[in-house]
Formats: sequence, structure tokens, C-alpha cells
Amino acid sequence: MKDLTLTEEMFLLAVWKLKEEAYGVTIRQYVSEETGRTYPYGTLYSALDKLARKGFLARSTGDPSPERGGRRKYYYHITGQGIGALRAAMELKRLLWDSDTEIALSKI
Amino acid sequence: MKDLTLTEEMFLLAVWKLKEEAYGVTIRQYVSEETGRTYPYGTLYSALDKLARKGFLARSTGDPSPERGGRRKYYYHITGQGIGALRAAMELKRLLWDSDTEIALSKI
DNA sequence: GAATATTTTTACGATATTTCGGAAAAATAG
DNA sequence: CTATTTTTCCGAAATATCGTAAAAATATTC
Repeated sequence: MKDLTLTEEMFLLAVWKLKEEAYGVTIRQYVSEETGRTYPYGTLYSALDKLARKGFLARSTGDPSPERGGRRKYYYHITGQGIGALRAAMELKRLLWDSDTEIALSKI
Repeated sequence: MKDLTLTEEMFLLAVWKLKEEAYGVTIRQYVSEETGRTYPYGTLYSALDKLARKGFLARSTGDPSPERGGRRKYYYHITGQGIGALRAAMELKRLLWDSDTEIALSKI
């Protein structure tokens, strides 16, 4: 099981957090608001695609119901495997960044 | 300031943790013990090199004093910039993985 | 129903970066 | 000279990221 890259981790986490409202635009916006990093669509969709191919995300076609027109959205949902990948990422961070580490680093 | 990749982060943290004892072999071993991931030397030294080029690590030639012979070690030391990079990584992780997130994820 | 406005996704080649392997070379002590 | 330790080498293959214009899909207005 390969590690998630940082961007994969961010997008996957965003999908999970956004629950039923995760589609391209909101995902990009969420990450941007939380971290201050704004990604081009190329990066975003290519990462979402890869996460879907790996089985960490599933995609569903949204009902067309925007108020002023516009293309259908594709909603993303995290899968069980996706949760597993997030858990693994969390665990790895915990191994590396135990609380002693964090405290020591903030004291310098 | 670009983000650290996961492997860069691991090796940089390892150097910091190992203090005066950080050289190729111990760094590799430390990461392996902490995370269960064993990296080939190609990956290790190429990452250390990159970290040094970025100014996050400095290298010093070790006194030749191994007990049974062997090549000189090159010790790595984290720089001020390196500390900064670790801090940034820590902060980013905090933004993404706040405690609510961690709790929610462990409850599933 | 045609034209327009709006929203969202797709496309895709170019670049840059990362990771791998592991044998070979270098440096040193006995 | 031999044993030991550590680093270097290096090209190949896999991946990641970028940029952004264009296309697709839908609602609204006339």
C-alpha cells in the first residue's frame, strides 16, 4: 500500500470533510481556504482521477439543479479503502510527529 | 516556499532527532525503525542531497574513528531553514488534521 | 427554439521531480 | 592485504504538476 502524496492527502481529506458536497469546485475551494494553497484544475482533477483509479474515491453524477445553468457536477465520495488510506496517513504522522517532537520543535 | 515531500520530511525529521549522530546509515535505520519503511540508498542520499541543496541540511565530514575500519561518515545537521521547513510542515498538518478530524476518523 | 450566460469538467503535452537498485568505489583499521 | 563501513553513481522508469483554453451541459431570456 503506497503512501499518499501531500496533495492526494489534502484532496482526499477535503472530500471526506465535505461529505455530500464534494465536487471539483468545492474541493478546490476547501483546500484553498484551509491551507492557503490554490491548485490549478489540471492538478486537482488529475489527482481526483488517480484517487478514483486507486479505489479511494467513487464518483457519482449529480442531479442537474444549479440555479443559473451550468454543467452537471460530479460528486466524489470516499470509499472504505479511502478511509483506510487516510488512517494510514494519520498513523504514519503520529509515528513521526509524536507529541515530544512537536513540543521540542516549538520550543526552539 | 515549496512543501516537503513525505520522504523529505521523514529524513529531515530523522536528522533533527538524531542530533549529532545523523549520517547516512543511522538516518536510514532511524526511519526504518520508526515507520517500518526501508529505503534504498539511492533514494536516501538523493533526498539528503536535495535537502542540502535547498539549504535545509548542512554536511560535515566526520572524524575517521570507526572501530573496525570503514569509510568516513558525513554527518548531517539541520539548519535554521530546515527547522523552518519542519515548522511549516507541522503547521500544515495541524491545519488539515485538527483534533476533530482525527477523532472523527478514528470513530468510523 | 435560438442565442446567451453560467457553471463545471476535460484535455493533454510539456516539464519537472522522485524513486529505484544495488553493484562498485572509496576510505580506513588491523 | 583483508575486512569493514559508508558513500557514490547513474540512467531508467514511474509520477506529479502545470496552465488554461476549450468543450460540455444546463438554465434563462426573448
